[in-house]
Amino acid sequence: MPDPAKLRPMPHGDYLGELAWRGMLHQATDGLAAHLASGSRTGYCGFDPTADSLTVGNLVSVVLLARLQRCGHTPIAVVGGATGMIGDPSGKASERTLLDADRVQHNLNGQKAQMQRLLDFTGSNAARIVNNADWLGGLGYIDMLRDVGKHFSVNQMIARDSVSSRLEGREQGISYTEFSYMILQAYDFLHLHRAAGCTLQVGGSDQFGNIVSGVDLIRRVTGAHAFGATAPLLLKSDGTKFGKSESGNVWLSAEKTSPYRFHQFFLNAADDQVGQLLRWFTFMGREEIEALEAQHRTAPQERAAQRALADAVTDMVHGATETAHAKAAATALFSGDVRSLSASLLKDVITDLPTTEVPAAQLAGEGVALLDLLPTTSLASSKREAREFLAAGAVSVNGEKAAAEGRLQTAHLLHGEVALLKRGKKLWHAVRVARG
RNA sequence: GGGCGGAUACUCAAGUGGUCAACGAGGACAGACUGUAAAUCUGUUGGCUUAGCCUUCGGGGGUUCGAAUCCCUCUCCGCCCA
Repeated sequence: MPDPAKLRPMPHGDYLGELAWRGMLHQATDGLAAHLASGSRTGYCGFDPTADSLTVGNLVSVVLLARLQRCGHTPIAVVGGATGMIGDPSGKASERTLLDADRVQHNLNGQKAQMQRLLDFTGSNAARIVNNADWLGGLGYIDMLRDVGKHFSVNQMIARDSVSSRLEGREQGISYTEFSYMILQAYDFLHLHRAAGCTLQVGGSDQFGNIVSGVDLIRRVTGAHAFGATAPLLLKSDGTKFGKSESGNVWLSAEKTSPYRFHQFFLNAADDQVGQLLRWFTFMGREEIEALEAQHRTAPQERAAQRALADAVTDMVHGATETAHAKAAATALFSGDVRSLSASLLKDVITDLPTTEVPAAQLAGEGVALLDLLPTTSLASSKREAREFLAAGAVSVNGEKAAAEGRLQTAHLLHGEVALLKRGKKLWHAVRVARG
């Protein structure tokens, strides 16, 4: 549940100023600062329903809306139920596969639940989540061409980076469908402007073109001024995309990425990036963040900044209970002796770890060879790989390095129930005795 | 439509009849060091019942004791001529 104290609006706070000091402001259209200062406004951001969960990359957009709300404005999250069936060509090298309606609805529900943790849906500037299929779905093609299409110049459209890059490469082309995407997104903005008085669209810097299209469309159709602002692209220190870990995307859904791994992801933030991540993903104030950075400079090995970051973000996404679990698990797995864990703590730890069940009979007597056991866990994908890890001394049982010919036996079970296997430095897997 | 060149493992890229599961680089994984870091050094990187065996060099067919390497054909890509 969202902590009400955290979400309390700060009436007419300086949104752009807030984004600027946090390094989250890339571009803003002219006049936006004055527009926001002169009243409580409504702004939106779009989300693609490509999966039933958001990722830490999408989290940036949610945070943009959350900050808007805390400055006293009203956020709208637009889930692209209709546009998601088309696919945004921005930043995509090739045509995207289309999603069917059921899939989109399912994904939309999943994302909505996650946004509800970060946005306040009560009060005078309550957040809203809407699906653009609700208005785009019923739109006739002829009506669209007549009312909207005539305001778009194809000359300008093909000059767009997202389009021209696809026109140049002969093999990758762009379909008419994808080409139309920017019109639909611009229409979203127009619709929200008319239906909800929305005057602002925010997003990642790759969306600036689409945002400006909407601003133009609103001006041409209604004569009114609308605005846009974008955040820079978030990259890792090495210049690659942020939000991927070795095991793939980092999701907000506990089923896809356990709270423990989510917490670990932020705990492992690079030294030179942790300050930026604190600014982007937490609601800590400037002094607090600068104090953490100072502390981190003095004693980087303490990783106080990483800890604060991981705790704050995990708390924001998964709640206090899950955060406590993740921290307890991390402490136990990395700085404690797992053999001395209490039964209840052990139970907490393994809820967040991949787990395999093994019949008690297999562990009795001689037990089972690790070489045979590992391929059945998440730690090795084949017996050959297991052999390699064992030979390299990469595997340990309950924190103790295992021999190449090691076996797992009943005696290894902690509290008669679970053994904790580890491959490498931080990949854990629990083996539990199957009951009955 | 005609001519030429190309397609090799996660990526780039060697290899032009046997010593090739295939040089090298990057990436990834592991070990040492460390802060659950970075940098560095070392090792591994098709699969398996691992002193061995099996399946890979765009697809299919052929030559040969033996093919990623030679021939035919198909597909796709690039360049040139119409």
